Amino acid sequence: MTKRDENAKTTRRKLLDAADQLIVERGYENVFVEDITTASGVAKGTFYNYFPKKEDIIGELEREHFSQLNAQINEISDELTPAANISAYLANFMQITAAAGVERARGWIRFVAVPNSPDDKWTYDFGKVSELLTQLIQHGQLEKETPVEMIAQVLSMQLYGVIFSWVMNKSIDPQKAIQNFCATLVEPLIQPYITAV
Amino acid sequence: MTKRDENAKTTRRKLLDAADQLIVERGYENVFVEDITTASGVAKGTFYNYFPKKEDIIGELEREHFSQLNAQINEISDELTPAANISAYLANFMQITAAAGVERARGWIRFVAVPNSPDDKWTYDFGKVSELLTQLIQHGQLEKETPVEMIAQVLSMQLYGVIFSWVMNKSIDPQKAIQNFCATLVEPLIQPYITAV
Amino acid sequence: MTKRDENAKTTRRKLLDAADQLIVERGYENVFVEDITTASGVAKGTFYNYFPKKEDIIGELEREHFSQLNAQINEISDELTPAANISAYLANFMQITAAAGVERARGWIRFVAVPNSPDDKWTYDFGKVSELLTQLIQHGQLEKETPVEMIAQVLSMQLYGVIFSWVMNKSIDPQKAIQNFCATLVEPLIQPYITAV
Amino acid sequence: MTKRDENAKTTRRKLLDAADQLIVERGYENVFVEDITTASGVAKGTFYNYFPKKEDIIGELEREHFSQLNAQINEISDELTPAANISAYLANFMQITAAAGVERARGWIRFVAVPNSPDDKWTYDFGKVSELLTQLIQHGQLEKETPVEMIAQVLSMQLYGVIFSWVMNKSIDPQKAIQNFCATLVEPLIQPYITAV
DNA sequence: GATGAATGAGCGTTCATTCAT
DNA sequence: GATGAATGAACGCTCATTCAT
Repeated sequence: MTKRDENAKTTRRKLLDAADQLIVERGYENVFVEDITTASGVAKGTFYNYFPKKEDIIGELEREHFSQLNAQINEISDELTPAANISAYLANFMQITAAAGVERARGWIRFVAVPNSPDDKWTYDFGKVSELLTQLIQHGQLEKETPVEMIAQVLSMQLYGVIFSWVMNKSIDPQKAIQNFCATLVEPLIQPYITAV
Repeated sequence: MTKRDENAKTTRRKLLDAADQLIVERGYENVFVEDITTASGVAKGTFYNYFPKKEDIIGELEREHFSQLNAQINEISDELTPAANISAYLANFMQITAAAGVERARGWIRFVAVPNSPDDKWTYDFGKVSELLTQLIQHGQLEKETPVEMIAQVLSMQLYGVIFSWVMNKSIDPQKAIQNFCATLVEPLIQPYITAV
Repeated sequence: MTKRDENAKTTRRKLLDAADQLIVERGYENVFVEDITTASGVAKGTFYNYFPKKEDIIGELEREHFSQLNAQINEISDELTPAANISAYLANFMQITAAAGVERARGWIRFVAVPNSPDDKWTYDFGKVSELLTQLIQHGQLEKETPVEMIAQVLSMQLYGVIFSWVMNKSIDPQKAIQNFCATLVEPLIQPYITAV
Repeated sequence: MTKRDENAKTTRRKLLDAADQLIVERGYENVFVEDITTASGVAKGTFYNYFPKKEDIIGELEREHFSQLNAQINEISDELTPAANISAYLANFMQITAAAGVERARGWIRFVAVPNSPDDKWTYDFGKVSELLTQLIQHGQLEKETPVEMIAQVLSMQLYGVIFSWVMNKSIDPQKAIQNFCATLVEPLIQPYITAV
């Protein structure tokens, strides 16, 4: 990589980091392009060399953040019960989300809750949970007849419900909330489909 | 009520209705004060005779809308099981929400997901569900030791999760989703606290 | 007219006058909305109460200017020869144009020479000349078989050619140029169609 | 010519051709330096190795284009009448102009109709016509007393008037218009100065 | 000479809010 | 109370030009 490319990459990173930071602090609509460039130490116009529209940086930021969730491998452990595997996944998901901070969550929500939202995060997260369940079936922990879609929907909705509630009311602890859900309802939810040993 | 008061009330109503309509059509940020007054057939300045700030009309609209939910009396039926009572409440809540349309739901979400959201809808809805559970206890359907808060939280979060998922993905049917949840998880959730008959 | 209407009219006039003045001085693209409002002593936003887009004021200015030409009644004099009548019209047209100044002419040209020019000044001016010729026919000065369109075209084109040449080369005197044309070519142009006395 | 010189020449040509093409398509103000370089397959900065200012490429383009008109040798034919010689010149001029297309003509006009237009096309074209007339005098077709300047002015203005009218109203056929002028007015214009044979 | 990232002055436009009528 | 003209802070975005690589 040439020096030039490095510089460009650095500039891009600076913009992304500054935007991320500012959005967490103030919320997307209260961060202006000039704020971002000033914080990045570059000229206003430079922003547009990397992001054609202001909102494009949000998309990228979102993508970056989700990439952490993407990286979360569905490590199925045969040592654990299926309920424990699912709970581990949900807890991990929420741990990453909580670590990002409530402002970022708020940003996601507002970003997603626009007409014609550019990305379908729902589809993505729902797909990941479905995949987890499918793997549990492959591992022989759940029956083949398991209604994957129905269960994945309930789980995904609870995840979103927790996050959304947290955004509305900061005093909620999203990790505790999901633990609570796991402790009481994951087992009953999949109970009928657990393979007999 | 004098003629003047009546006129004023009418104007206020017209503004509210127009705003409601427009927001459903275009989403809150794409509706401007002038749009509302034009649609209402009044002058721009008139708006400010009724609502000091633009966002105030949103608050009022939200309040009006929720008043329908407010009106929903927790009619506990002793004929029904506690799970059926809860399910009836959730189904009713979602029925009213679905009837309002996905755009209105989107509006609420975006309205709520701002820093320092003016109203704590979460607290309100959570309180209503808690109240329902309390009544079930009073009716002797649930044990006095029932962890009201924990259960109310799970239920509320699921409600919000369904709504949020619906906003993200219109093809989801929120009423079916909540029915699904009711059918599988309400019973297990309260099972330990159902009073022996 | 209420005081309010008067004020509004005054504001509109101020904007138009300031724009007109500035455009003559600097040319359209070098005049910015803020220049116009500053010169008018009003706020920047006020401009947009009257002209949705910056370019709209140009259209209006153009229209105002042309209205002078519009007002020019084709006063046919039976005392004059048809050639003299035509020459009088052309001279009058050019006199008004010259009085407006070369910068304004330049502005018209640039305004008109855009893709999809909003107004068809050509059609208008050509129509006026055609009308003049038609009246000469009605007054019995020209034969009924006079090829009105052809002659009107030649005359209109010469008018435009003079103006355009003037814009390109300020040292040209448009009035002399049109007089020159009149003196040499109007007579031959219509000669074949002059009614025998 | 070294390889390097050749490459440079090629690059220059590519820039000129791309600019020419784009300007015809969109009009000068809607073509940006980056469009030109992209279309040429070179880097943005390369443009400035060849043209210090954006407008310089226009000047060059115009010059190139006019060079076709320049090349048009005033081939006086002794076999033709002076009116026919002049008409041939005008028709040829307009043929070349029409072939270039109305968008290019529009571009010239807008380019020329700026304050301090860089080139004096008028002077040039006027000079060419004057030269033609002078040659007719030298060939003995016109009297020595012929008012060259006056006639050249009328002819040039008609040429420009036709072009400008065409730009304003695409449905005009510039070649027919000039033919029309030639058929009716060239003869009368020079009649007094034709040498007796 | 070629490259393309960086620059930043500049401009049009928006829209909630005010206030004289 | 109704009106709607006036306000002006804000902001997104453009694009010719520069210059380090």
